[in-house]
Amino acid sequence: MLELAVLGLLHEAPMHGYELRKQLHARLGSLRAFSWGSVYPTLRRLQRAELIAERDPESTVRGSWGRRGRRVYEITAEGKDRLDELLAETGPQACDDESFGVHLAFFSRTPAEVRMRILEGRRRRVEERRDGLRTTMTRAGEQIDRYTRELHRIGLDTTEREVRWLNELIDHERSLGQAGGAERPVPPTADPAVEPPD
Amino acid sequence: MLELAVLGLLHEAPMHGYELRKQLHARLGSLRAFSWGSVYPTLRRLQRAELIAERDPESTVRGSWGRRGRRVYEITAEGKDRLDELLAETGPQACDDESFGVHLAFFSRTPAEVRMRILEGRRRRVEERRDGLRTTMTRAGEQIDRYTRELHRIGLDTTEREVRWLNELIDHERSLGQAGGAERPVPPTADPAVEPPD
DNA sequence: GCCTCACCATATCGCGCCGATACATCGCGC
DNA sequence: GCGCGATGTATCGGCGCGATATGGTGAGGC
Repeated sequence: MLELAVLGLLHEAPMHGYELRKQLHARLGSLRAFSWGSVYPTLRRLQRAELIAERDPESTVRGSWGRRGRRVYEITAEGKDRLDELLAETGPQACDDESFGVHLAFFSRTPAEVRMRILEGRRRRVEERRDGLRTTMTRAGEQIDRYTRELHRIGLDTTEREVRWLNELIDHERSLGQAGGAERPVPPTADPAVEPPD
Repeated sequence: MLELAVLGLLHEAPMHGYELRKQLHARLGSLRAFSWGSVYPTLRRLQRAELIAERDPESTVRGSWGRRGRRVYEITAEGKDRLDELLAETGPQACDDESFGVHLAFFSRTPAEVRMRILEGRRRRVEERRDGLRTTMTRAGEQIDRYTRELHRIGLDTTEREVRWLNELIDHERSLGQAGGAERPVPPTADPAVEPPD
């Protein structure tokens, strides 16, 4: 997951670890708050795999800043390939709670058909959970602990809401597919400066 | 986390691993779906720590059932102490997404003041997230990706709902504290037969 | 009678991620 | 000139996940 997130962010601009995590928080809105213990090892892992590379330290630091390390990373060609690969994932691993948010956060770089499949996969997943919750609530509805029932109640409510939300997103996707040439990445309401192509 | 869950369930009745996980699912409603790769190692860990003990296998199996192992565990005296300790946790570790559900699922065994503090801690946590979401949405509201904004929108909605829900629970707790003698564990609506003993 | 399939039941392994922790350095107030 | 908080990088132990292996059991198809 962090692999996708890091690659996605570095594809937009080179960064050092600290900045990267801040951007991550801004994107994911603390729905998914990666910790230091995750990002730095991931950075090293990706670097060893040569999906990202450390920029020449001499060109980056300096100024009045003697700082310590401040290692700035940028994505490599292989990294971009890998990113495309990860973005194209539509399997169950793209639909679970943790991953889905990250995928969505990079949807503007995701091909339209893939977006559709991820959205539908997610919906299916959430519907399953919803149905499971419904049956357990009606079946044993009267026999269980009040707090457990409350837990199920809010869980059911949340899943129902998420299904509706997903339906809206899917409808919107579909209307785009029909109206436009199925080629545009989606109107981002306004995004003048998200992607300076370097 | 699993430690609390396992100890809590075994406190109600002795069980083997498979049954234990099923009960876990029934309680947590797949909000928190522990896998085999978690429960068996946890069982071994707890056994080594002598918080749970394996029942004499000869007394448990048999019948017409030659079955395989079917190792049945039960909680020990130390395990009960540990359970009380875990139940009494009110720190931040009781408030994060994963833990909170588990704590709530065992609320009927939790002392009233502790329940209150966990509920309030959770509310505080969720409020922080909500406020963070609000500021990022209003501040940079127009500059970000449509999908990211959708992500933030539903996140905000969910957190607002959860705060309201928590307020209801807290009010209910408070009314119990005033009305009753602050001593009753909470009316469980009905729970006569949760445990058919094999 | 035999095969397959789903369910019951236990167990292991690698790995991603977290939380705690430890460092150094910069800029700020006092 | 001194502590303090923010910036910045890094490691370590450990929990839980997903994949995977291994079998016993009963039901249903052919």
